[in-house]
Amino acid sequence: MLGGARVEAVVVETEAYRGPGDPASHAATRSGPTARNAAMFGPPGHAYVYLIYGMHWCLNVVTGPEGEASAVLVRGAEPLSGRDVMAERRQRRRPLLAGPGRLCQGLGVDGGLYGHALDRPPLLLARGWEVHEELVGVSGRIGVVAAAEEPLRFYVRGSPGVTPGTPRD
DNA sequence: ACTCCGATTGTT
DNA sequence: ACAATCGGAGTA
Repeated sequence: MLGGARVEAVVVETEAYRGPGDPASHAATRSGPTARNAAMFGPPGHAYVYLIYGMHWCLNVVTGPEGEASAVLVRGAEPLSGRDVMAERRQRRRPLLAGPGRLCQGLGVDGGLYGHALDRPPLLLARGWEVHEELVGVSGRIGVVAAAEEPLRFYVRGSPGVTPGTPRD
């Protein structure tokens, strides 16, 4: 019942992960595809979901052509509808969708969506709207050790949907 | 078989 | 500042 509730949100923070050449990517390996990162090597538009720290799910969108293993981590969003459902899933904690783990919890995303095609229910990804360039913040990726300085994180400046602690600049 | 630790979050 | 919590990846 709660799992079938329809909720909507607008993505306001992402991080790019490139193929095997990116040392911070889960696809950066000497032995090729594994059971965990297999979805990254698949066709674009599908979900790559993984469990971090044994407790939080993270949602990625596979972006590159098949075999390239590039993906985008969805790090934050602003609720558009169904805030009550999100709040229930989040056990009344805030923020609701700011941060990759919180976003998955609020949207009900888990390992069951591994490899899911994002052009159909139960999880749909659609084009949003233009964001003026001056409102787009760029920074290094959060929580990664390798290539931490690479400007591969993008977010909407001042949005409540971005990871807490992000500078307003 | 065994060890280490992470694309995080919440509490002290 | 620190604990929670566990499967994947690397080593043997």
